[in-house]
Amino acid sequence: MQLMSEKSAAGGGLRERKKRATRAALAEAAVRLAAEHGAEKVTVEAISAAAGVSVRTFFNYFDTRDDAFVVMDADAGARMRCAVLAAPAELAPLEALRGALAAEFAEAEQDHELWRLHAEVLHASPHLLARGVGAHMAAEANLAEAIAERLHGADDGLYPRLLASVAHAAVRTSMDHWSAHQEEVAFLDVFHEVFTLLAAGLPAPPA
Amino acid sequence: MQLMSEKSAAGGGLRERKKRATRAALAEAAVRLAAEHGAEKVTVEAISAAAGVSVRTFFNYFDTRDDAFVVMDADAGARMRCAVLAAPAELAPLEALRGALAAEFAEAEQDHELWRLHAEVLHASPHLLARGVGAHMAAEANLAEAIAERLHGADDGLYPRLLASVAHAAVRTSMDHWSAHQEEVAFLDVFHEVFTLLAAGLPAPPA
DNA sequence: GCTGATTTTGCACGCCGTGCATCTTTGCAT
DNA sequence: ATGCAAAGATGCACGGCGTGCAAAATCAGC
Repeated sequence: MQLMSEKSAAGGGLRERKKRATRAALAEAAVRLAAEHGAEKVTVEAISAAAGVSVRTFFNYFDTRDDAFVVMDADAGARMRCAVLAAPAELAPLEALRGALAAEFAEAEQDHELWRLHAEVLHASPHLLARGVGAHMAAEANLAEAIAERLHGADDGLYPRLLASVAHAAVRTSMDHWSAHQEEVAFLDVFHEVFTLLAAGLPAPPA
Repeated sequence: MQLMSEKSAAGGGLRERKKRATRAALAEAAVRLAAEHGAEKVTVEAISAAAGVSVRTFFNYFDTRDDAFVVMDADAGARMRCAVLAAPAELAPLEALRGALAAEFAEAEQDHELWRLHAEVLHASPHLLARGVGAHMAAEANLAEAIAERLHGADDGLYPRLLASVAHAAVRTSMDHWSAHQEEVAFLDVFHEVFTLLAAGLPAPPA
């Protein structure tokens, strides 16, 4: 249990803290091992050993081996939801989303090293990028709901869902592009460029 | 080898035809079994048996069990590529894509029953929707390349990739929405509505 | 410390996916 | 037709994934 980044620290009793610590340790071990040996070569056994728990315990925390590479903390969805609802009502939905996501990533980028490793791992195995989309499907649904609520839900659900899924695709593309050009550009710059393109209706680029 | 829809029929020698037949039989068996018992409960063994081949052979055709639920014929990517390149140069890239995809789906919809079952299966296990994105990641790359070529590739690759990934997200959302409202709307209508929203920059919906 | 609840762990089991050796089928030339 | 070489299909063995179950360890409140 040596690995562990003390973020989102104190809350509740010992039990709660230990659970979060273990989860974080597993996720971190997974990413570090993947960055070193390649995600495909990392077994659940290795991850569990590095985090100091049994293999069986790993599966108490993650449904799938791949999930360990992909996780961002569980309540990110809730935060996004609040941020979207709190945004000024006159803002276009897409802009509200852009703001919420930007805030989220700005915070995530605090933990530079892990975030960078994470991006590298995802870039190295595109397979996990897709997995990421799957893992965030629930988040997509939440977002869609929040967006629908913003519009006092007169909609049949197509628009909110489209917005949420396109946003995820945009984020995915941003991360992939950025992790391939980490030295040259900042992630948030790529992110904003992408959302600007979206808002403009994806016109042919000027150059 | 009783199951088999004679689409994309005659081409090349016996070898080629048999291979395509086996592949089609496996894919069709997979979808039918999934529609009946739920995708998660369908084993590779069952699929192979239904298609009349050995389990080992299944894995000669698909890398993954899930791939069998998701596949569309392999050269769809090539067709898309051609269609995108053949589109009039003055068309916006997004519109070129819309046209190519629409043509592709119009053809796929020929085989009504399978297409419907397919959509149902994907809708029932969102997990596979994501998998679909993964499976078409290569297609995404191809599309991106084709798009880049259309723009005589002065771009660093961000725009084409964004366009391709957003298009896939849009298609995914369209299919999901449509399969939940199959009786009320036509797939192509949903599809075009979605692309119209995209082209307009995802503004808040009128209603 | 004792008790009840939660968590961790070991164990057994079945399915997934792959490498390898073998056998069958196909394509082709004679 | 017949034989030969290439390609595909199959069986087998093996390791990793993921789950249900029951026993052991840990935590919370008294």
